[in-house]
Amino acid sequence: MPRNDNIPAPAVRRLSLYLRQLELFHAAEVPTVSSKELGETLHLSDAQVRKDLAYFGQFGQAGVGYRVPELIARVRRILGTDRKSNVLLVGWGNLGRALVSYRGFAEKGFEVAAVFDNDAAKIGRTVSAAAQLRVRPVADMPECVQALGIRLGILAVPAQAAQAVVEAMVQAGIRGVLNFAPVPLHVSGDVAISSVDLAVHLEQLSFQLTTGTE
Amino acid sequence: MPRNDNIPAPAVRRLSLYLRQLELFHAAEVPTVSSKELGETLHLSDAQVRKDLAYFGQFGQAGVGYRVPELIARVRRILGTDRKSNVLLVGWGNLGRALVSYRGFAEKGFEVAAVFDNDAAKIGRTVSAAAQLRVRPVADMPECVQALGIRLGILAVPAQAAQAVVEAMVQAGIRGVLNFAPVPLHVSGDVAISSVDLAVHLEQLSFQLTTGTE
DNA sequence: TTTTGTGAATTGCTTCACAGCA
DNA sequence: TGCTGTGAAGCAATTCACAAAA
Repeated sequence: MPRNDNIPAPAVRRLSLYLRQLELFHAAEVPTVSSKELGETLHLSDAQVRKDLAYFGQFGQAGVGYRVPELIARVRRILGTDRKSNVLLVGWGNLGRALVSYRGFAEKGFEVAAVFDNDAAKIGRTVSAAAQLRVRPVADMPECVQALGIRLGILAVPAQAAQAVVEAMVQAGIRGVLNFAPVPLHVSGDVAISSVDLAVHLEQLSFQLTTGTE
Repeated sequence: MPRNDNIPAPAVRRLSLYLRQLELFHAAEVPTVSSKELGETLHLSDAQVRKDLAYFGQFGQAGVGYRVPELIARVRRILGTDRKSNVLLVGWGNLGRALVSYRGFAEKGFEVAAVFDNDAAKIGRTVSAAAQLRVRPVADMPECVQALGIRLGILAVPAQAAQAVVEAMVQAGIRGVLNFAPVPLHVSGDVAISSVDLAVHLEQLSFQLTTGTE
């Protein structure tokens, strides 16, 4: 079994992009791809693709390339998305609502199975009639995490509430948090945090405009 | 004038985080910060902070640190967010609606000044009564970009439409695109693209759970 | 032939450690 | 003394280039 750790973080990030592209190739019924083809669609060198994949195992066939369906299955396994999993969302605001109805999560096997908010006006509101999902108070989180086997949570609350809420999430047993609040979060123990600051991305584009755009 | 180029990309990304943190310090009326203090809140070393800032100029005072309001002004200048700017959004779906009402953009000086979609059922719908903003057809984009001096665009359309729409954006004169569609975009010329794939971020967290969580 | 997997070389980023300034 | 700015050192990631496999 190929071992993790001392795998470069950039390689892990790219692994998700390889999977996404492989799924596009698969939809187009392409049976095999070479590292060169895969790299070109993602603006990466063939050597980069091969080196990255080699961190996780030996998937290719010399002279042929990588068999698309097989590599998809293997990469999903590595990323832990070969099975469906339940996730929760905290923050039933504009962004939270959009994220619950975002189809991309379900396509990757992530089901938003519980929604929390601490605004009394929102608690009890119907999130999805089909899934019989309603907004629940944050106090219900520990029980819910346990009952539904939830490990990942999405945090979409206002900045000033984020630190307190993430602590409640960790307390409830959440092991990984996707944070949309524009503040750095501090957590104890081995909980993974991934932060997405939407405004920061625009800011980075703005910077690239001021210099010779790369 | 300190020169750009050969500034490491990671340093530019962190510059946005420094600014965000400096704004928090400023709100708390902290007059000066040292590289050590700034680094600690962001889990970075003091040397990293100093080296990063030094790529852009000499902002600190030996023995004192960095004066918060001054450094904020300087960093905004560098990032090009010292003035308000108009941006446009294409894709009036769930995500698009959430992004228009997202306050974080306005706080950084980005005003969503035009919204486009090609769904006939959506064209003409009111986006914001206050701003007298309505959904317009994509064909109106070139005229609108010109009239409002728009340089940045947010792309929130379904994956299969993304490539065609980004080409229309570039054609209309857009110079930087924040892309939420889970596909790689290919553009001609010196147009900056920043892609955010929400599902990929969850996938990365999932991976961290399978290994010894870092 | 084509294309992988991988050591070796190279490039780039981060950390170290300290001179210089307030 | 406290802290910045920065060359030098160390480490990490990418690219090169080629032996081996189909």
